[in-house]
Amino acid sequence: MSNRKTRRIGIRDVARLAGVAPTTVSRALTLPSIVSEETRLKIAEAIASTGYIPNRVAANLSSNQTKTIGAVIPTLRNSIAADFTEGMAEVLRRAGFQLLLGSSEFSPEEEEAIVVEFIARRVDGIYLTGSMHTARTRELLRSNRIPTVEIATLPDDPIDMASGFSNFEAGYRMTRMLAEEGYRRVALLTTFTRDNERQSERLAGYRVAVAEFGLDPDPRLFAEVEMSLKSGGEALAHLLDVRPDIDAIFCTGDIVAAGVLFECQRRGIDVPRQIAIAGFEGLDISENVVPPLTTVRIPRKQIGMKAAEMLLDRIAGKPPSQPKMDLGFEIVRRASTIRMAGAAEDP
Amino acid sequence: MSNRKTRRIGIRDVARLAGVAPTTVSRALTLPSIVSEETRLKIAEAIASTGYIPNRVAANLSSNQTKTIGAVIPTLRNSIAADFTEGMAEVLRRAGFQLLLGSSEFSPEEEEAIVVEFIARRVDGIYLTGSMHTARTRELLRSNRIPTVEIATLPDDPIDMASGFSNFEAGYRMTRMLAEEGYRRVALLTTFTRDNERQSERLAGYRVAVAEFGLDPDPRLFAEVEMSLKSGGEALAHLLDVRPDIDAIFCTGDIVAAGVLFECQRRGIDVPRQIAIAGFEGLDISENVVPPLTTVRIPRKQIGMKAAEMLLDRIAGKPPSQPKMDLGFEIVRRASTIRMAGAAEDP
DNA sequence: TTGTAGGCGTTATCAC
DNA sequence: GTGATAACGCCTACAA
Repeated sequence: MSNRKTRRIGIRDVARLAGVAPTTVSRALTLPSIVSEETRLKIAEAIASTGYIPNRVAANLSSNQTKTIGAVIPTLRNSIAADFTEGMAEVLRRAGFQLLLGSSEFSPEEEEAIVVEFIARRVDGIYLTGSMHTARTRELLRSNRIPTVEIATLPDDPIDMASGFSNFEAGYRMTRMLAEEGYRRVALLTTFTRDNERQSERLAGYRVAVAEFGLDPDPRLFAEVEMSLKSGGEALAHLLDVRPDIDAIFCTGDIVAAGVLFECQRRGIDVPRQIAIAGFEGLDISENVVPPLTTVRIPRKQIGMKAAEMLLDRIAGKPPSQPKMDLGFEIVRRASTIRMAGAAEDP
Repeated sequence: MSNRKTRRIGIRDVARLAGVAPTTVSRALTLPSIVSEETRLKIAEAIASTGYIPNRVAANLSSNQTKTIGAVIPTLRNSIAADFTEGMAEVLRRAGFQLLLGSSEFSPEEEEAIVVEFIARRVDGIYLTGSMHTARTRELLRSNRIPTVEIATLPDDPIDMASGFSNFEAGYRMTRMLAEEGYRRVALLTTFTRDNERQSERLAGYRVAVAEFGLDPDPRLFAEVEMSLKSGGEALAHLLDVRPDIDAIFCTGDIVAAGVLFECQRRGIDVPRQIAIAGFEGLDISENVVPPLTTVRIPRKQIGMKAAEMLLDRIAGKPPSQPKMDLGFEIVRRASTIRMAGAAEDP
């Protein structure tokens, strides 16, 4: 069996050296309190002198748990997934869990393949971004009773649990705020909405507000772009071609919003005087650019931490107090959308 | 012996259903070519009808390999680690490997703890950021003969392999370029250099160039800051307090450089006329801000991909052609450091 | 508090 | 091309 070259030190070697049974060594490692001071010491010594590192693969097989969470994220590039994951990893690490990471590149089929692989590796829990999954992914997770948390979203029918906020509400509220501020021709830039309910719900919220507050409903005011600075700039150029009279742009991603702002700087367009800009996510960049950008701040790290806690609780057998945790969001008004007092006096 | 509730479908169940031995099922799954068409079909059917998902934990134990790479990165926040990891993950996934992720928060001790955990989980290879590790980390990796790659750096004495570029050279070359452009009082902003040889080597390169080209050696021109937009702005404020006459700032991170630029915009300081700014990394932001930032472009994704390839080769038993892969870097000159033609004519 | 026995689900080995 | 058998290294149950 196996490519054994020089056999590694195993638990029985340590046991022999310490003059105890393997079981005792195992116990000294997992529940030190139930082992006598004396034997604990002998074992510690034996471990130190051999440099023994337990084989978790064997432990996992035997105990039927891996202390591992599998996380599927869309991408690490220009992505707030990094922040969610950071919060997640922090809580997990404290609990002695490890993180297995897979990126789906926004494809539910890729996601499914990763989930299958995670199940094969018997992860104790799974973390998915969003609520767009294949039917088989849902089926697999449910029938295998794998603790699962969906993040950045609050699905009507979660697979198991969710940690997020209402993307619809956030899209609606930001648009309403812009309407109340007096903007009438509010363009919307989302990233691709296909297979991405976070984006499409923000769009839905925008549309409801547009109708409700009598904003310009011209479909040319809406476009889908990549999540990048560059595509924000290009989108602005295009918008100005078809509707040079827009007075505000709402981007459902701060990176795109910043790209729009930079293009305005390049063209000498005054923000917010000529065009107001609003972003989404509450990234550092939104508050550091000039002028700072109005945005929707979402508690990214907390969402990740909460997701981890829910997973850990469920793994420990405690049902979550709420299967859907709404961590909320906050509209942050900054200079990029504030109507100047003197604006009306302009010629 | 496991919390068995309803026993999962196992390889023996599939075997029984297909009327073959477990061994044959295993073979059909790993080396289909050596199984007859006919039995392969029967097995496929049995798998489909049972929804069997192999238990990789058991497979790992038996075969003594996990098809897993453990990656230790400093942080996911404002970090190019995300780009390295992205390239890494792409290659790994194609080869059927999974990624176990741990963040050290820039602490070698944390890194060591994560490495121990990775070894316990019997990862097939390990990926470390940088070359600052504890003695025990090096010892552990070497004595256990674990394929290891250090990234973003080219250590004199790599643990095993490395994929990166010369940080010293890059720091030197950028400073030289600024000197040649005519700047004389060139400030340097690094992030914390303790336990971070990437940063300290860039600093060393800067110092050599400062001496060589007779730039102002005032130590007040150097500061260490956090990798954030905000701290870039704050650092500029401080620099202007102590040395209002600086004519260029070299930041060993584009995020910090952008933070400096935004602060200049806030203060009405003309870039590059009054102060030139150079960054490092070649992030998107460097080419999208106004004016675009001169920077050191490093092939982030390629470094990650190369690291994965080296690891995979070594795991397959092929020694690498070169243990240290230098992927190079490129000085990208942009408007933020270009001396205006008319500058000398100013009053 | 400690030890014994058996099994976790797969793959490697060696026959057939 | 296929099957029987023995590991892989640990943990759980139960006994002492």
